[in-house]
Parts: sequence; C-alpha cells; structure tokens
Amino acid sequence: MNSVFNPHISVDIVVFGFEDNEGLKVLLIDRDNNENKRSNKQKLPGSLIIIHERLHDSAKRVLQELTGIKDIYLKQFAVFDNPQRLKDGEDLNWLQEMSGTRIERVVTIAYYSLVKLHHYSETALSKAYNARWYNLDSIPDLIFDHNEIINEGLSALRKEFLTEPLCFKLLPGKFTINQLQLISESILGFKIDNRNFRKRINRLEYIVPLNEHQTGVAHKPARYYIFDHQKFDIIIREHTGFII
Amino acid sequence: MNSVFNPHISVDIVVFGFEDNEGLKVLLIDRDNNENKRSNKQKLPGSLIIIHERLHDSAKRVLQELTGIKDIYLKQFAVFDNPQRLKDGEDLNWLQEMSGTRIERVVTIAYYSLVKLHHYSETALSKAYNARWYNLDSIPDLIFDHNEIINEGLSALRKEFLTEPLCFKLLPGKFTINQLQLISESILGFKIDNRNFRKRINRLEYIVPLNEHQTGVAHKPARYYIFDHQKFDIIIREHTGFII
DNA sequence: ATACTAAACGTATTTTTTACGTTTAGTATG
DNA sequence: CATACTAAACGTAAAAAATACGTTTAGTAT
Repeated sequence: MNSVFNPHISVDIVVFGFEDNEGLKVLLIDRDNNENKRSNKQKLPGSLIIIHERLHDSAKRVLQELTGIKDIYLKQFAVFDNPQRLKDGEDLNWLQEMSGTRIERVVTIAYYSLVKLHHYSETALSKAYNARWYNLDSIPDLIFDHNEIINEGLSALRKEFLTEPLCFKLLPGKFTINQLQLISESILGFKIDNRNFRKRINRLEYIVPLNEHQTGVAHKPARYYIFDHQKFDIIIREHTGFII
Repeated sequence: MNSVFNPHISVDIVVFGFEDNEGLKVLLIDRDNNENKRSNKQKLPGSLIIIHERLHDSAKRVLQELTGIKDIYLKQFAVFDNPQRLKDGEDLNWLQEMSGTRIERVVTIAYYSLVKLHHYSETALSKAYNARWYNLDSIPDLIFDHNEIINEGLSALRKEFLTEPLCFKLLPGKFTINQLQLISESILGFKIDNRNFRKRINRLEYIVPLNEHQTGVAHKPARYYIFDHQKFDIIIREHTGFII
C-alpha cells in the first residue's frame, strides 16, 4: 500500500458494545494481521485518512473493514495531538511500513460508537485482525495513546448520554421501558430503581406508548414504546437544565 | 514566511466577548493586514499550526498575537474537515502566499474562548489586523467556513455552560450573585428571574458566601461569593442529570 | 389449581421549580 | 435630617419532580 494516505491525520474509533445485563465492552484489534504477525500488540480500530477522504467517512470505512458494521452511530469527541504520541519507535516503524509513507507526526481525530454487541459477535468480526470485545476493566496495554483515548471516550459517552437521545441508536424502533433501563444502566455503570425510572419515562412526551405488547413471554407482557424524534427536538430545544 | 507551517492542519478560535447587560460578541479580524491590503474580507483568528506545535499552544499563540490575551480559557469543540472548505480560489491563494506552502487540504481544529470584553477593548486589540467585536446578529460573510464555525461554537458554548462551571472563568475570585446572573443571561441569551436564580445558587454548596460586601454603592451592598472548585468536583461527579 | 416471572401500578415524603410580592441597607438630595 | 432612590435580599404558596419504598397483574410453566 503506498501513499494514498494523508500521513498527518488519522481517525481512531472507540466502539462500545452493549449487551443486556452486562457492563460495556470495547472492541480492540491486533496491530498486525494474522499473515503478517510481528507482535501481539493491540489497538483501537483506526487508520490514517485517505487523501480527500472526510473524517467521518474514514471512520466508517475502517469500521466496516474490521467489523462489517454499516450505518453505525459515530460521534467525534476529541483530537489527540501530542507530538510524542507515536514515540514508541517500534510502533512508529510499523505505521510507516503499513502506510508506505514517512511519518513525522499524526494528529488523530477520535470517535466513539455504540453497537448492540450480539449483532457483532465473533463470527462477524474480522478474523484477520483478531477483533475482540474487552471488558472496560480489563483493557490491555495498547499502542500509542490508545488507552487514554478509551478513557476519554467513555467520559464523553457518559456525558453525552445524559444530554442526547443516544440510547435510541441502540434500541429497535419499538422497545420496552425495561430495555431502555438496561441500556441506561449499562452505559452509566450503575443500577436505577425501576419504579422511579418508569415514572420518569412516562412523563416524557417524546417517548410514546403504543397499544402493542410483547407476546409469548412467561410473564406479564411488556408494552412497546417508540421515540418521537420531532417531539424531542421541539421539547428539548426549549429546555434549559442549569447546573450553575 | 516559509514552511515552518504544517500545511494540513490549522486552528481557528471563536472568541466570545462578554459585557454586562449585553449580548455576546465575537472577535473578528481582517484577512489581510493594513500594509498588505488586497481585500476587505474578514475571518476568525486562526492559523496553520507550526510543525511540532501542539494545537492548544497554537490557538494560544494566535490569540496572543492578535489580542495580547494570555491565560485564556480555550475549549476545543469540533473539527472542520470538508475537503471543499477552502474552495474559494482567491482565499486559497491568499493562504498559500501567506504560509509560503502549496496547500491541498486543511483540516481545522476549532476552539472557543470566553473573555471579559472590556478588558480587550479596541486599544489592546491588533490594529494591524483591524480586530473588532461583532454582535452575534451582525456577523458579516467570512472566508472559508468561518460562519459555520461560529454557529457551532455558540451551540457548544451554550451546551457546555449548562454542564461545566464556565462562568467562573470570567468572574473575579469574589463575585456577587447578580454578576453571576448577568453572565448566565448573556451566554444563554435569555432573561432569568432573579429571585429564583438566588434560591438556586444558594442551594449550591460549591458557591460559598463570604462575610464581605460591596462598599460605596448607592443601594444595599451585595454579598460576595467564591466558587469552591474542590467541592464542585466532588459534588458534580456524583450527580447524574438524566434527560432520558 | 398453583407457582413463577417480569411488568406495571401505587403512595407518602422530600426536594426542586415556578411565579409572583415585599423589605432592606445603603447613597443621594433638598 | 427626612425623603427618595436603587439594587440586593427575603418570602410564600402552589405545582412538579425526585426518592424510597410496597403491591398487584398478566401472562407461561408444571
């Protein structure tokens, strides 16, 4: 591969995976692919951008190559620009060989993303790069500043979750209140009282109850709800949640 | 000037100026300096970064050159990467001459900043670049995508204002509740009921009342308060403000 | 018929928000 | 030195939201 790449700018993506009743997981890949193995180092999915490529498209491309995931939610959350961030000579050599260009300094634009983990279990993920899910509390040492990128990504995700209707990126069109709660707990990392959660949700006009219920479950069937994007926009733009 | 610049990456800064009882203003400069005048186009303060320079340092440098402002609050809020963003041939030529390099594509990292406007009135600002404050509702057409950058910067500022203790970057160490309210109104762009504002502020443990009051004012002298950063960190990290 | 399960409902208490009216501690003035 | 003036500060009643719990319900499974 020679320099179709812009050797100054890259994207990296922190893909968070959600699964019922589990903490969030993060998708990591091997630095080297199976045929071309030189180390066991791991990293975030990411790449130098291609000349003229848009950052968002670049992130999308990388993710699709590694996971087959399309139509995914991607959020730019920070830029990592420390001139020393590539300092490990061996990793830098790897990057130069991989990209076919001489590299001085790379500023990386970091994205996070949120997917239903079971949609992308081992089978769909890149075998060539040994893509795997890791619990947040057992992330190995990664190349460059990728550990730092994950930490900042998690903060950004949690902060954003409280002010943007993020969870509807994960939920199906029709969902139950308990599904909504499970996602919230998983992202925020703590348990929520179900009775109070329900009351709060029922007050929100943009979460609309349907006259439709689960079928075939061995308990009281849950009601389905939909998220009304338009109502949300109208209501939330008028809302001012002070912290000061 | 020849290529000490990185011709791929720039910073631009939306400097918001605050003044009692006024809407926010934005600092703009002329594209060309007085000696070297070729047009009347205006732009945000910004520059290609210097090789090896950190983005934050670059933003700081540019601001200081144009305004003399040091020790300023700077917040990275977005990246603008449209490959067409420099499309206007004339502005692109200008940039190439100015930087002494051939330029293909520039990705810009955008910052916003918030200053007490009266500290940086006409006298302190760069005369060479004709730096001036503009009301938000009378921003002229700017070069490249700078109008878009301002709009996004304003959204980011307002959003951030509601979740971060931004106003204490503007206030003196000791401040009155009414000063706090004026800043809030100015940034958010609407009026707040003073009686309810006081009550809310008085509940916040990290805004600590002093036994010290204004002197020499022709009315009941106001009490001074200080912002307790440590208490804020402890309290806010435990706080979860749901919107969903 | 009985057990089991997740969903859904309920209630009492405290805290916060909202929308207003009133009083106070100073300086300025005639 | 009494009165006016000003911004600061206090107050109150009602509505809405948050919190911490206990109970009932609509299904399937045995």
